[in-house]
Amino acid sequence: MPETPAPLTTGAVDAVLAWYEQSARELPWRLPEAGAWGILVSEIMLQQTPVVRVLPRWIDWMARWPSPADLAAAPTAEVLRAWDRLGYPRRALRLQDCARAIVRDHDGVVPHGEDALRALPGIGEYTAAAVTAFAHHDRAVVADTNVRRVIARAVQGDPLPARSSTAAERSRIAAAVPEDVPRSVRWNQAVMELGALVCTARSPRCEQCPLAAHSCAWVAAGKPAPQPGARRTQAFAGTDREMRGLIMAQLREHGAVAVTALDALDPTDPARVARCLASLLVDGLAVREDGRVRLP
DNA sequence: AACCCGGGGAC
DNA sequence: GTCCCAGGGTT
Repeated sequence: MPETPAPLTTGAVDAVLAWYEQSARELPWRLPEAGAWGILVSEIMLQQTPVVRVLPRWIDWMARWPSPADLAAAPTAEVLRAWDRLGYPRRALRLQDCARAIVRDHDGVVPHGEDALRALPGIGEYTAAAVTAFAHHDRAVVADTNVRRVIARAVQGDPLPARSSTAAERSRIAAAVPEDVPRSVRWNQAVMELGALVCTARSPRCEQCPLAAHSCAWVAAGKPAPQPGARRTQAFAGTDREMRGLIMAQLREHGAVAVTALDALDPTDPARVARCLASLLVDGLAVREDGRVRLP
């Protein structure tokens, strides 16, 4: 049995909550009028996409499709155009599928409970917990990349969280969430914000950190640097992911294009273009008809 | 657990 | 060029 690090003290939690009251960003999906659906939409858009890029897309999106029923009834081609360049456009398809499932199975209302949420397309462990905490104000263990980093540093003393989560990490994150429900909701929001604004991946602002006066295991350990190359980001240039994005950009701009015209996207490798087009058709992000390709 | 899935901006 | 971003789904 490995030794369990000391959990955060009540004083440390209080300090983070006080910091949040003073430092939280004013984001539109944090306003009461955003509603559970607006919060759910924001969480899907924010999967692997920074806040500043989501903001304008979310505002337009919610003005256009304020309810699950509105999005469920929208033409998918319009949904993909509105998604614009947020990336991973399969998220847009899943979000519309999610809206349709909510209409079909939940009377058009975002369901309560992490199990019911996780059953919806595009909603995994993190998003189910986030909607539960931020939309329904129930206790949940929210573990996004920000929370994982704060806990890895403050509790474990590691410079960055591991690539994939472990049961032990889950346990540490859960142990930090207060039992009191309203307090747990604020903690989840606050620790996420702390990771986003202060305890950042690179160049953390430790002088602004509310935990500095309490305890941070990483600072106590002398702020060891992460192992170089330990993260290993995915390549992008020359990959299928890049080509799929180029094809989708063509479809968003022109609506439909000749299949033969797509070869111009990479004249040196027609096989790559064909492979990526095929995968987009399989994913339902594009439709082929009469030698042309268009949005679904 | 490892891999695939966009795109952009900071360094 | 590298790394990061309120992850999810598939194998």
